[in-house]
Amino acid sequence: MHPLSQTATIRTGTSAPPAVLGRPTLASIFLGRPVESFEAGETVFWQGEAAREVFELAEGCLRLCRILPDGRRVVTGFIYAGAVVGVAVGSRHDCSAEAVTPVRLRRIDRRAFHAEVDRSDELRPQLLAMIQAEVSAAQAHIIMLGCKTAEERVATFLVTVAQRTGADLKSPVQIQLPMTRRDIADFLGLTLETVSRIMSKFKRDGLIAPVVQRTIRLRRMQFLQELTGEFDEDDGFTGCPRMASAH
Amino acid sequence: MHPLSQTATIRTGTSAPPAVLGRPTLASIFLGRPVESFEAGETVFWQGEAAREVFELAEGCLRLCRILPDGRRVVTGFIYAGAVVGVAVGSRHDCSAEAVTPVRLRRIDRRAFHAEVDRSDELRPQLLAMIQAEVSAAQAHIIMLGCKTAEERVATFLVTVAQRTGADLKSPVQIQLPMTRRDIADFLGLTLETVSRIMSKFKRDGLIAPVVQRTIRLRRMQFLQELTGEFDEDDGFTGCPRMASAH
DNA sequence: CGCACAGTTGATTCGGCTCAAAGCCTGTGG
DNA sequence: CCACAGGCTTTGAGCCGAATCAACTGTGCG
Repeated sequence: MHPLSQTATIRTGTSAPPAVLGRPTLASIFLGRPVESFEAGETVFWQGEAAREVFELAEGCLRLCRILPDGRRVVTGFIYAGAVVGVAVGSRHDCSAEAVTPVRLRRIDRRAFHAEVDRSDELRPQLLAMIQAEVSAAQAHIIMLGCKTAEERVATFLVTVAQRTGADLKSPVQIQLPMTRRDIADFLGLTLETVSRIMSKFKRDGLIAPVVQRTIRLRRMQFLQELTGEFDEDDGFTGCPRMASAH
Repeated sequence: MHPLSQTATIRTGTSAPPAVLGRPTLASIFLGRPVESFEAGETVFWQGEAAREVFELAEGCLRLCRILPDGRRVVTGFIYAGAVVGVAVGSRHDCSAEAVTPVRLRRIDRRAFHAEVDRSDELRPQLLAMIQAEVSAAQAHIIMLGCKTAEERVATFLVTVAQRTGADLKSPVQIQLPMTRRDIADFLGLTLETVSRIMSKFKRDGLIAPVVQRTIRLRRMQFLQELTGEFDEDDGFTGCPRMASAH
């Protein structure tokens, strides 16, 4: 029902026999733990707080943000249903996690989580892979902030969200943007006005079309991907790991 | 002899009995492997190349950089002696590693490395801690690129390098900057001219003083830390994990 | 209805980029 | 030993992309 719950959400009643008999996943560690709900705007954990627990987002969308002493804010990432948060941090959270939409999640003690992972030959590589994906996303973010123009950043953001849906990126994709312009701006290192202006320009140019509030349709994916600045005519979108190879 | 080999460099002749009998570390996995040398400017591994091996930097300094199709460059990080590189990546390197100074390193097959770590109850948490530090550094980089001014970025860079030396940050610190202005600029998301101008300004203001070529002395650490934008008068430098706590 | 909040759009400003020209080391060869 | 070349750095002048400041338009919601 909620927006952005398109990815594989683990829906398991406490009574239903969990998938523990099948292949264990990181998410399965949270089975049996009570589900908590947060209203949009509520904070799940705070920057600077001791990182005693890890969380599994069952439904909704979180923003991870960090505030500088003088009030400047950076959104370091958006978290969607199915993801596990709070693993790759030290003893304290370096950012706050705030609910963008109504959120449902489970939590478990960090030590217990790590003990469980450490015990399983199947889970250990999964954890590593998860953290690698996190590093990879951070890297991509650094590239964006380090050298892309405002237009390229917005295009990159839209394409990234579209990729997350798993849809075929050749044809038009419909995406949800539950976060505000300010959230997007703080994620992209821009102002909300600049984000708004560029979205308007993309609409004028027929690249995107509003569907309903906070839902848009990406109409010309190919062109959008070229606008990200990472598109090479010969080899296509060279997102994170792939690269223009020597012919 | 080489600059920037201030951190604990693992110096072990192949004949000397390695520290394997003591507590194993990630670095000890590389003991016995042959040491390779690279000239300044040479590339250790390439962006897009299959990531088949991990590396332990014994001496010197590497820059990790990523090139966009149109030639823009981002330096995602500098690696110093003692560090292990190439672990937290997927199947392909998402950036190249180039020698800033003459470099000496050891390499080992990724699978072998991971097998070794996976086998040891002591090494597994060390690997996790290492990757967490990497995530933390990436986060700090994102903050910097996301909302800091040019002056704050340069100050942050200088303070970060100073922290790495492990010196007491109250008193003046002497640091090596083996990389070029362009490297620093590409790391900070600025142009080399801007970096140069700001360094000149810091010199004029008595914050830093040149010692010899590529070596400077940070004379007023407190003030430099305030310039980073992460300094809070009450609680001091709120670098990565710590945070202004509720009193 | 009226308030609060998100988003859009316009006018103006400014920080950092671009372009250009010297300075400065380091190495090299006569 | 000096002259010269090439790369790195510094400094200046002008410009531009995005920020800032400000007004206005939806869009829920009590």
